[in-house]
Amino acid sequence: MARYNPKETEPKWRAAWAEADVFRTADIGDGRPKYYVLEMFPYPSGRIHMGHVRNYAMGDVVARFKRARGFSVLHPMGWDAFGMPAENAAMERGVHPASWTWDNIAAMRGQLQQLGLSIDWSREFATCDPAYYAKQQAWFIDLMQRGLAYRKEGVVNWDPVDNTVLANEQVIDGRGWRSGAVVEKKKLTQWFLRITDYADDLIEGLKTLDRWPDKVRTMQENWIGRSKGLRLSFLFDGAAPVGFHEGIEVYTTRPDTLFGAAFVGVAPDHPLAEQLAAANPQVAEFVAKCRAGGTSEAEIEGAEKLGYDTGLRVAHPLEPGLTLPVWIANFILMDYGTGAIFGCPAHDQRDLDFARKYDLPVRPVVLPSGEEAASFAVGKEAYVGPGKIFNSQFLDGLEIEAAKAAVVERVEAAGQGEGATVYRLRDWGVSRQRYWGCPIPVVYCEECGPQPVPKADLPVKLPDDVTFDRPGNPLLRHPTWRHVACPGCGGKAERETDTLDTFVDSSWYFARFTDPTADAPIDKASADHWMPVDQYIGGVEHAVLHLLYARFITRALKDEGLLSVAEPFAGLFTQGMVTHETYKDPDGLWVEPADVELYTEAGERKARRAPHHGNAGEPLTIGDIEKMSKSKKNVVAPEDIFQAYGVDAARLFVMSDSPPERDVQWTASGVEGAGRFVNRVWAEFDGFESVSAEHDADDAAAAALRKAAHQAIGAVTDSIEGFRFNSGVAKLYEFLNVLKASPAEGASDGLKAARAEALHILTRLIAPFTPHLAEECWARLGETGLVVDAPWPVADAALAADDSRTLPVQINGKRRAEIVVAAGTAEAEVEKIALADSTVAPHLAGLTVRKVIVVKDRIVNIVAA
RNA sequence: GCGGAUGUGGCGGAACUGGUAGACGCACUGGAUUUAGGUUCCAGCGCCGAGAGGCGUGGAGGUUCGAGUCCUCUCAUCCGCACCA
Repeated sequence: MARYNPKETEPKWRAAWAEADVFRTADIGDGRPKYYVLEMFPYPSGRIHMGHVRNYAMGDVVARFKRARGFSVLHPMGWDAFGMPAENAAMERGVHPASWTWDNIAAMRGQLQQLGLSIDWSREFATCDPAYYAKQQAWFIDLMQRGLAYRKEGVVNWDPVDNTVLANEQVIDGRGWRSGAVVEKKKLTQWFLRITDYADDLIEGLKTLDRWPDKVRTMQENWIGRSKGLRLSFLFDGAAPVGFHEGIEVYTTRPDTLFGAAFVGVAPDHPLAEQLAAANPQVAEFVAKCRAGGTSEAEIEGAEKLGYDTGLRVAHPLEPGLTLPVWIANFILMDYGTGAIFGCPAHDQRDLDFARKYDLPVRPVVLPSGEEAASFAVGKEAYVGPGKIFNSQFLDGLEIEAAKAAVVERVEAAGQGEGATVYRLRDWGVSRQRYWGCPIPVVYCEECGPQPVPKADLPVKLPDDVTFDRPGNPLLRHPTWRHVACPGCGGKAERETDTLDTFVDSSWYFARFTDPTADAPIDKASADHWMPVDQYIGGVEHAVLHLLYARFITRALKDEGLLSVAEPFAGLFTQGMVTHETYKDPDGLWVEPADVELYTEAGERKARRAPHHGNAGEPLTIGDIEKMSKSKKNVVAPEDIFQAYGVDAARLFVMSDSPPERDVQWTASGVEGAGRFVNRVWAEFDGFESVSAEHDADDAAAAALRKAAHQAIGAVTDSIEGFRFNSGVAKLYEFLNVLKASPAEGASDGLKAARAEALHILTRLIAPFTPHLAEECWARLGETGLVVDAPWPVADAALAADDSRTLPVQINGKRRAEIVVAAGTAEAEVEKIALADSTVAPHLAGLTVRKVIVVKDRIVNIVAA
C-alpha cells in the first residue's frame, strides 16, 4: 500500500487542468445558468499568507461546487496593485514602486496557482496597469462632467516637520510615524465624489440584499446614518458678528429637548470660529490647539473635551428673555449637520461632560416613567431613554416623538428653521498626495480653470523617472511631467498631481473582469450577462468602506449607462481571520512558530525552542492567540505548509475547525489532522478493485453504508450552500469513519457494490475541498475524465431515510429514558409506548400524569405531579 | 466616544426553525502492531460522585411542558471609525 504523495500528485493534476484549460470561462450564453464567484482581490504585498489561503480556498469551494452543479462559473483573479507599501519600499530600499509591485505580483501569482484554484487566469489584470487605469480615468471624467466629482476643501493629517500629508495609519498617538512631530489638521483643496447624492438609495438598496449578513447591512445603515431632525437658527442677543445677522444655524436630532439647551456650540473650523480667531489672538490660540492631532474620528471623539467661551450670547428661540452662551468646542464636527449644535447636557452624554467641565446648567426636560418631576436630577450620566417632556412649557406631558413634531411645527411656523434630514455619511474625498496611484485626469489652466484631459489623450500615465529620496509627492517635484498645454486654450497649464484613492480602483474591478480587454471601461453585453457577482467573499474589515464605495460607484456607472445593475454583489460572505498563538523567549522577544516545539508536562501545555535551533530546549512562554502578523512573528508561511503536508491538507484545514465567518486558529496539530484525513481517504482507494457485484437490498451492512453515503450527500450539499464549510468537513470525516468500519476485505458482494458507490460519492464530495486528491481518487476508480467535470452527486431520499427514531423521554423536563419507534409514528401512539415503557414507569410511581407533550420524531415530555 | 460582533469540555468547535448539549477534529489516557521512535489500528474521554444520582453552554433574573437557542440586566473579549488595504 503506497502512501499518498502530494508532492508528486498535486502538480500532476494542476498540469492536467491547465492542459485541458478547464477553468477558462465559456463565452456568454453557453446555455447553462451563470454564476459569478469573486473573492476580494489581493494587494500584492510580496507573499501570500494564510488569510489569502483561507479566502481563496473558500471561494474555490463555492466555485467548484457550483461548477459541479451545472453552472457556468466566472471565477477571476487580479491585483489591487496601487498603494502606500510600494512607495515605502521605494523610500526604504530604492526600488521603483512599479518593479516592486510587478515582482510581487509574479511571486504571488505563482503561489496562488500552487493552491490549485479553479480560476480563469486569462482574465487577470492589475489596477496599476495603464490599460486598467485609463478606463478608470475615462469614467472619472464622465463623473466630473455630471458634477459627481467636484473640488472642495478637505482636512488632512499634516506633518509639519516632513511637510507631508500622512495617512491615518501613519499617525501614531497623534504624531508622525517618521518625524515624531505632533500632527496637525490642514485644509487642502481636493477632489470629492458625491456619494451623499446616493445616500437614500444606498440605504434603500440594503433591503434588497437578502444574501448579505445582517450585521454588514446594519453597519452600512449606521454609517450612512440618516437622521431626521431640525435645522434652526439662534439669533444673536445684541450685535451679530459680520455675516451672522441670521444667527447661528444649528442642527439637532432632539428638537424635543430644546428647552433643556444650556449653550450653543460651534466647531473649531466653523466660519464663526474662524472669523473670531482672525480678530482675537486668544480665540486663534484655542482654535490652533484644537487643530493639533490627527483627523481620525476615533481620535477626535476620544479626545478630552475642550471649549472656549466666545462671550457672545444668542436668544433661545422659544423662550423669550432666555439667552445662551456661544462656545467653540472641539467635539463638534464641521462635517456633520451645520457644524453647530445646541447643547442639552441632561440628555446627551457629550454635552453633559462638557457642561460639567465648564460649569454650565443642566436642566432635565425628559422625565423617565416612575420619576417625580420635583426630584429627578441628572448626575454623571445623561438620560437618553424614553419618558414624558417636562420643564418645557407647551411640550409638557408629551412623549418624545410628539414633542419633536410639536417643536418642528412651531419653529417652521415662526420661520426660525425647518425639519431636515441629514446624513452622517460625507462625500468621498478621493485625492491622495502620492505617486503610486491612478493620476487624476485633470489639467489646471489659469485662463480656463480645471479641465478634464480629453479622452483621446488618455491614459494620463505615471512618469517612470521619479525619486523617493525625500518625503512628499514626487509628481509635484518632477521637472516636466506636470507642465502641459491647456486642452482648452493651448496655453500654459499644470497637471493635477494628486492620485486617486485606491478604493476607487477596487470599486469597479468586478465589472471589468467580465471583459478585461474591452475598449469601453465596461463591455455592456458581458457585464449584463455576468453581473451582479453572485457570491462575493472577503474580510469583514471591508464591511463598510470598500463595500459601500463599490455600491456607490456601481450606481454611478449605471446612471452613466455603463452597467445595468445597481447592486454589484447579490451575495456577500465575510470571512474571519487566521490567527496563531504567540511565543516569547526569556528576553521577551517574539519567537516564530517554526522555532517552537510544543509539549505537555504534568498536564500543562508548554513550549520550548525546537531541536533544530541553536538554543534547543530553551523554555518559551505561550502568549495570546492573535491575528497572524509579522510584528508578533506568529506567522506560518503557506509554502512551508504546502511542502510539509500538501496543498490539499492546508486547504482542508483552513476550511475545517472554525465556522468561516469566525477567526480560525492555525495549529500544527490541526493541519496534521487534515493531512491524516487525506491519507485515510487515499487508503480506501489504494486497494480498490472494480467490482461487478449488484446492490443487495437485504444486506444490512450494505444498506447501512449506502444510507451513510446518501445522507452525506445531503449534509455536505447543505453545508456548502449554507457556508458551513466546517460542518461539511466534519460530515466528510464522519462518512469516512463509516466507510472504514465496513472494510473491503471479506466484504459481501452487496457491501462491495455499496463500497464502490460510496467511493464514487466520496470523491465528488471532497472535490471542492481537496481537488488534487479527488482527481487522484477518481482516476484510481477507473474514471477516464476529470472529477472537475463530473456532476455533483444526487442523494436518493429513499436510501438516506432513517426508518426508526430513538426518542428521549423526559419527565418534568429531565431525560429519564429512551424509546425506539418507527419514523413518523403518530403522537398518540408514541405517548402510549412511552407511558408503557419499563424504565419510564418507576419514575411515575406515586405521581399523576398531568400532560404528555409529544413532538413527532423528536421527543416526549411527561408532566407529572 | 460612536457603531458592529463574540462568549459552549483541557483546546477549536457541533447542535438548520425552542426539543437527547458536546457531532467532527486536536490534545490526553489505555491497549494492539513495531527492535525503538514515528506511522497505523482499537477503546476511553464535560464536571462532581463509589453508586444512585446531581450539576453543567460568561454571570444574574425571566418566559415556556421544555432554553445554548427567546426577553431584561450585567461582565469580559475582539473588530471598524472615512488617507492601511
